Amino acid sequence: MKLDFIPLDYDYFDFEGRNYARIIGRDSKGKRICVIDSCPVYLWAILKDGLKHEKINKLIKEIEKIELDLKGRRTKVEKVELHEKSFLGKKVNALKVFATNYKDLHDVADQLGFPEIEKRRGYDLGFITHYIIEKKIIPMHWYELSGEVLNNSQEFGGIDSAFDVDVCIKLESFRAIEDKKLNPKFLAYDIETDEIKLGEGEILMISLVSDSFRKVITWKETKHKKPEYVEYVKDEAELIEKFVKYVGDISPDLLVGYSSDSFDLPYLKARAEKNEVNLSLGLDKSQPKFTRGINITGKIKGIVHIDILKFIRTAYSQYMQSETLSLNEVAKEFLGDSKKDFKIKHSSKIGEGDWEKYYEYNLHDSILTFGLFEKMWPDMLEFTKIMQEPIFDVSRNGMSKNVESYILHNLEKFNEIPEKRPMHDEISERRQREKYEGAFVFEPAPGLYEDVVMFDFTSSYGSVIVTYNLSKSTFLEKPEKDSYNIETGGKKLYFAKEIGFFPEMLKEIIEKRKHYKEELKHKPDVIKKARSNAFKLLVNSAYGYQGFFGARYYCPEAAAASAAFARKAIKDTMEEINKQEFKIIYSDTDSIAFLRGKKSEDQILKFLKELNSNLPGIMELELEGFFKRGIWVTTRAGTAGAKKKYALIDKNNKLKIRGFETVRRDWCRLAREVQNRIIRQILEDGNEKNALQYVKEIIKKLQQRKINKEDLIIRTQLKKSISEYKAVSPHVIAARKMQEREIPVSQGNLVEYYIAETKEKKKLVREKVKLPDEAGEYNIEYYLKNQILPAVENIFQIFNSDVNDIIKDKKQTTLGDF
DNA sequence: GACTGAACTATACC
DNA sequence: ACGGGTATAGTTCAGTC
Repeated sequence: MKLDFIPLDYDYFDFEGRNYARIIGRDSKGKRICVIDSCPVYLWAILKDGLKHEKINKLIKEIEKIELDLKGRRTKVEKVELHEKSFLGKKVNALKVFATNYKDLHDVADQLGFPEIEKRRGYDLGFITHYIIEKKIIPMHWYELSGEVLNNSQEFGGIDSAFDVDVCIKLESFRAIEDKKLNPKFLAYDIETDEIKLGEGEILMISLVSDSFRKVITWKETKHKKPEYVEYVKDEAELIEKFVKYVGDISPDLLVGYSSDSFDLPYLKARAEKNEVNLSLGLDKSQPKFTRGINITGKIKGIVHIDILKFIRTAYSQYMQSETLSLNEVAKEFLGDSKKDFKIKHSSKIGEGDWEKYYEYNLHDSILTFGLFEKMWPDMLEFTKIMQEPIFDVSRNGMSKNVESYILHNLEKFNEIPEKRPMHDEISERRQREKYEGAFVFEPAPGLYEDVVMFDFTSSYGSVIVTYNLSKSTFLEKPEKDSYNIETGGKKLYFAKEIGFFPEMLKEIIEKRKHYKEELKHKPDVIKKARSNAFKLLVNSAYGYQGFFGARYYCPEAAAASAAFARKAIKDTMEEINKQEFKIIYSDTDSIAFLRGKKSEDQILKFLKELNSNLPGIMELELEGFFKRGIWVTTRAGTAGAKKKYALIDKNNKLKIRGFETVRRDWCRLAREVQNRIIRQILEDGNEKNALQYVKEIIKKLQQRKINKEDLIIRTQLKKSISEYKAVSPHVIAARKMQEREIPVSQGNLVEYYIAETKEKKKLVREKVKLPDEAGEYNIEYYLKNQILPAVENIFQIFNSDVNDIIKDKKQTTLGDF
C-alpha cells in the first residue's frame, strides 16, 4: 500500500526485545495513520590513535562476543563495523557497535572498557531522536510511504487493533515529497475546580473548543435557563467520562491547554483515580503519563498534548510587554481579548444566578487558549521543522535544548559522532566554575540630549562566534598557525583557523535568517515570518548555549572569548566614532548611542557604510534609529551616570524607555505612570517645566488622599517558597498574610500589597504591609518618599539646580507635615 | 537606640 | 537544571558606636 503521510507524534515500543518506532500522523485526505518502523541500533566506540589492523580486528571479535541479560531482556552485540569518523573536529577511527535494544546501549557501553577504546558515544540520544537521525523521517514534513497494512494481524502482538487509527502500516520504503497543506484538528480545553491544589477539590466543569465546536460539560446545574453550549452530567465521575468521550469523538491531532501540563491534565488524572474512572484519552485507551520532577509534562498516546504556556515562555516572552504570563495578560497582548469577568469562589458559595457566568468564564478560557494556539501554530510548526524533534518536545523545550536538537540533527554532514550529555557530577562541577567577564557597558554622562543616533551589531554574539570560530571543537590548548586569539581573564585563548561544525552551522542559520528576513520584506507571510523568527532565536541562543552547564557542547572558553571579542568590537567601533568627533553618549554590549551633531542623517548612513566596510568577518553594524531627544540620569546614590536606564523619543514621538521604574513591574502604578508622563513631557518639550507642574499636582492629590488605592498596589513575585526566605521583606509578609487567610499562594505568584498608615510609629516597611482588600489608609509618607519622589527625582536633577531646589523644598515641606 | 555597610532580593538590559 | 553576564535599587540584617 502507498500513501502520503505527515508525522505528528512519535513514540516507541519493544517487541521481542527490539525497538520499534510508532509514528502517528495524517495522510493527505486527513485519515489518521499509524506507521511502525525500526532502525539499526548502535553506539560508537572511538579508538585510540595508531592502532594496528590486527589489533582492531581482534578487538572487534572480542566486542562481538558481548551478550547481556539485564532487566529481563537479552541484548547482544550483533555486528561491529570500523568507520572513519570525526569527533569534535578530529579524524578518528571508530567502531560502530550494533546491539539489539537501544535501552541497553548504556550497559553495552559499560562493557567496552578495553584499553584500545578511548571514548564511547552515541548511546544517550533517546531512541526517538536516534530514529529520526537514522531514518530521516522528520516531524511535520511530507513523505510518500509504502508498506504492509497491518489488519488485525498478530504481528507486534496485535498493536494495529489496539490503536484507534484508520490505517496501520509497517513501513517498507519512503521518500520525501513536496510540502502539502496540513489541516490538523486542534482542540482546546480548560477545567474549573474547587481547590487549586492538585486533586484536592472537585472538578466542576470542563470546556472544549475547536473551530467548529464549543462545549461546557458540568454536573453543577442551575435552575436558570441553560445556555445551549452547556451539557449536564450527573456527577464528577460522569463529567470525566464525558470529557474522554468527546475527546475520542472529535479525535484531535493536538489537545491544547494553558498551563495544562502542571494543572488541568494532572488534576483530571487525580480526580479520575479518586472517582475510579479511566482517563483513557490515548488512541489505545491508555491514560496520560506524567514525568516526575519539577517540570511536569503530560503525554497522551497518539494525541499531541500541548501546553501553550511553555512555548510562549521560550519563543515569545522576551519580546512581550505582558508582565506576567497569565492567560489573561497573554490573551490581551496577542488577541486583544481577555478572560471573562468572574470572581472565582468555592462552588458552595456560588449563588444560583452566578453559574451561568461561571460556564461562560470556563468556555471563554478555552476560546482564548484556542485563539492563542492558532496564532502560534505557524511558529510551532517552523520550530519543529527546524529542530527536527517531535512537536511535543519542541513546544516544551527551552532554547538551549532547541539549539542542541538542531546540532544533533545536523551532525551527519560533518561526519561527526555526537558528544555525550554531561553526567550529574560533571554538571555540578561546571556550575561551580567562576564567572567570566561579560559585556562592556559605557557609563553615560547624565543629561538631556538632542538628535541621538543609535547603532547596533546584528546578532552580535552570533556573528562573533562565526567570525572567530569559537566553539568546543575549535578551542586550542596551544596556539597554531593563523589561529584566532584573544586575551581575557588574564589568559590568552586560541581557536583554530579551520572552521568548526558549530560555527559553520551557526553561519548557515544566520544566512538563512537573513534570506527569510529579506524575502519577508518583499512578500510577507506568516510562515516566512515564523521561520525567520525561529532562526533569529537560534542565533541569539548559541552564545548562551556554549556557556550553559547542561550543554553537550559546553565550552566556557568559547563563551568567554565570545564576550571578549564582542567587547573588542564595540570598543573599536567607539574609537572610530570618536575619531569622527561625534560625542558618544552611551553603549551597552552591542549598541552605541552618539550625537548626530551638525551631520545629516544621510551622512550618518554613509558613515555607517564606511564602518561596515572595515569590520572583520560577518560582523555587521546597523542603524537602530534616529532619535529626536534622549535622557540619561544619575544613579540614585551619586552623580555617576546610571547604566541600563535611558529614554529616547523619535520623530513620530514614539518612546523607547529602558530600565526606568516605569518599566518595572514591582513599582506601584502611580509611580510608573507619573514617571512615564514626565519622561514623555520632557522629551516632547525639551524642558522640564510642564512635567514639574504635573508632578506637583500629583503630590498634592496624594496628600489629599485622592489617589485610588489600586494605583498604589505593589506587586512582587515570590521567587521561592515562603519558608526559604532569609530576609523577611514586605512581599514575604504579604504572602504570609495570604497564607493565614487561606488564599492560595505559592512560588512564582505575584504577591500584591500596599503600604498603610499605622497607629504607632513603625520603623520597618514590612510592618505597614496590608493586603489590597484589607481595610486601611495608604501611607502618604511612604508613597511620597519611597515611590513618587525616587521615580522623578533624578530626572529633574539633570536640569538646573533651581528646579532641583524646588523639589528638595517640596520634599522637606511635605515630609515636615508629618 | 541610631547609624552604616553588607547581605538579600527582585527586576531590568542586552 | 533546563542559555549567559552586567547593573540598579529597595529592604532587611548585623555589627558598631
